[in-house]
Amino acid sequence: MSKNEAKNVTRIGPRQSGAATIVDVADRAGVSKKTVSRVLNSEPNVRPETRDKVLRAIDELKFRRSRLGLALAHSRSYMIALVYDNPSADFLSYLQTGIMSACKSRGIGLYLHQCSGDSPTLVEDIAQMIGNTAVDGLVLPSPVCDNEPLLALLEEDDVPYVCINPKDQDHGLSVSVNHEQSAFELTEHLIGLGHTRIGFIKGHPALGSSDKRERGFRRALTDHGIGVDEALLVRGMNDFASGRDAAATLLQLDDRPTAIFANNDEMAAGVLYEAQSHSLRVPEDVSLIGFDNTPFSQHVWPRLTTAGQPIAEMGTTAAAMLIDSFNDREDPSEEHAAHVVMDCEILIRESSASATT
Amino acid sequence: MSKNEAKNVTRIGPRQSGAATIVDVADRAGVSKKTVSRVLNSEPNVRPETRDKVLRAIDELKFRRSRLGLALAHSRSYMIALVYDNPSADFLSYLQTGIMSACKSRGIGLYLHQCSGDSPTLVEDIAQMIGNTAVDGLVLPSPVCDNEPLLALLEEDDVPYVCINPKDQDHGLSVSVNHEQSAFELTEHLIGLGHTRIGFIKGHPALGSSDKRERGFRRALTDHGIGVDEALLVRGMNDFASGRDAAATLLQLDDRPTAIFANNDEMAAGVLYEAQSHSLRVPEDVSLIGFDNTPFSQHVWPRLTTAGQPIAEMGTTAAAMLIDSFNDREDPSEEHAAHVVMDCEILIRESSASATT
DNA sequence: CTGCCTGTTGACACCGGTGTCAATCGGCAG
DNA sequence: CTGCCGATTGACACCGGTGTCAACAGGCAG
Repeated sequence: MSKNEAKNVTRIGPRQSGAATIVDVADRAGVSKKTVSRVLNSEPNVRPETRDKVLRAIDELKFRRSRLGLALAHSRSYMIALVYDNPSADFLSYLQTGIMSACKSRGIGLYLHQCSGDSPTLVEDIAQMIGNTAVDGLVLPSPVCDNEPLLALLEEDDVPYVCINPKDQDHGLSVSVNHEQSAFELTEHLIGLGHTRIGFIKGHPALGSSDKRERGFRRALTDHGIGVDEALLVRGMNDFASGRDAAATLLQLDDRPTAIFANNDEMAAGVLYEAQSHSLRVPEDVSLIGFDNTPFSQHVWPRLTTAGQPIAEMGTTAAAMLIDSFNDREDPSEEHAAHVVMDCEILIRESSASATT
Repeated sequence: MSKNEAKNVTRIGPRQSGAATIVDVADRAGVSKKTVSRVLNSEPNVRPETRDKVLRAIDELKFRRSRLGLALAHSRSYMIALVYDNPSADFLSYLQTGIMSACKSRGIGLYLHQCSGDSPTLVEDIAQMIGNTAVDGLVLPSPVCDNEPLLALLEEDDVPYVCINPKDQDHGLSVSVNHEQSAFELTEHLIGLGHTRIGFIKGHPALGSSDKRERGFRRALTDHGIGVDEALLVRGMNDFASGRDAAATLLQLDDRPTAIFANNDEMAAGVLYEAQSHSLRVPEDVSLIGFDNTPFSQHVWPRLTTAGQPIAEMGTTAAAMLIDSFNDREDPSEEHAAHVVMDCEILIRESSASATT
């Protein structure tokens, strides 16, 4: 015992500055570092009496295990990174909240990395980030998760990751929303109101959700025996300006559509703006629906009919899947579902009404 | 030399899995760890020839310095934390972008911590986070930066931090915007349009910006010899619903105000909604101005007159001040400005027009 | 030729934890 | 009484870097 004390006491007192370390606790309790470590990790085969001594010392010194030492010892950082590229502010904000909720309950930290999809060094930057921080895994919201070279790198280096709304569920883990089905239902809603000439503003081509929503739109028309008039499908870029442009195109057609389905709420906002500035009333003259349930869609008059993704829940699920996946590597008891698909909430509001024709 | 090789070669080859370490580089270059470290840190007194050998080895092995070892050696994590509590999604998103830009150029990482202001364990949670992660500093957007117990803890433990839009500039570093002046100018704009009965929807009492904006509003009226009618000042909570409620109160007054100044755009959105659903036209019947220049304010018709904070720039400046402050501790050559105040951009748009009375 | 100084380099300890293995102790069967 | 076994505990190396100090070389003044 005295030998041990002499060994461990490399400093006098509970350290001049900063927090107490495991050595301080060991000294205080009169045991070795390793025994403290055993108590910290709830390992078996520690005499209750010893455990109590250690716990008391931990309490007295207000000791807190440093993640740095832990990380170094395990070559794990106990952090995951959220790597994003220009999502909408609302999406990002809710997603972060969801991810952090899963992280918090698992003692994992969240690291942030923003990238720009058009940067030629995107993959290299991320590789560098991973090397630097030793993050344990990545959360990749669309469209980052559709970057093939990046995924190839991650597979090669065996870095766990989870995709959110990927184009295809070919890789690793993923959490998505049923874009096609929701678009189908929104379209059916319009059809049910008597609309047959429905304009559609396509989404940004880089996003997997765009194609899926369009597919749902087309399928609803076809299923109800309504021919798809390609002149009513216009390209948009998911932003306000392109929504306005697309609306301008659609609204000046001789045979104007009686309803417009915009691929997202921001473009729907553009449509609404364009309509109102040309004295067209929504929904009396044109019904309008969006997608995403952004705050905007609830704050304008008329409020937008739209579909909302359970963004926070998706974040929580994704982070939980990711963290559990590498925690279970040591204990490969059960495989988790690799691909989760959630439903959107369809929100019928004032911007869609019966066709007046 | 051979002695050194025998010493450093504890593993055979460039390591079975994972990235190369400093030892691998040392072996490859036939030098000691320390010499590699010297090259990595651009220390003087390394022979050019040796430096080249090391650089070549680094290149060949694709070596990247791990932040973990670095962190442990220095008891610094080379990360800063963004600690936030319920800011608006837009504010958060822009702020993050700004912060990351400053971080990236300084080789610092960004860690995320969300807290809820009403949690009794808020301070303890943050203390724990700091202990765990050893973050080098904190960015505290309002209202977290007005939490006195938290600031006391940080001062005591000597944790660097920077406040964004704090109530008072009493502590540490801060970056703010000139709320009072901007509110003053917006109010003057209304007065210039002939408005004298101007409703004001106060902001959330927990936010420092609320009081300041109200002060600017009052000062503008007083300066122009217009008495402040307290009946026209209504409490709001910075959200859509409270904006609607406040508007309902103001618009049903016998002597209705001809203009309304909402403390932020989201409440202005509520006012607009309430007005439109009562067939009141903006700006013909009521002029309306907000504050924040959210996307909403540009996407509705009429677009909102408002003031925009340079959020990303504030984030960049704040993070830069913070990082430079603890980097300069070793080299205390110059003190940085402790408190930076920026100007808002006043944006006159269609929601404000001449008083028709 | 000697002594000193400077430039260059490496051995070693350290940061704060964990994993490995051996030592010690007590109880119990032979 | 001896030997074995499991429970408990500690010494030590290790993770990937950096700081300290000493060793060693070569150049130059005395």
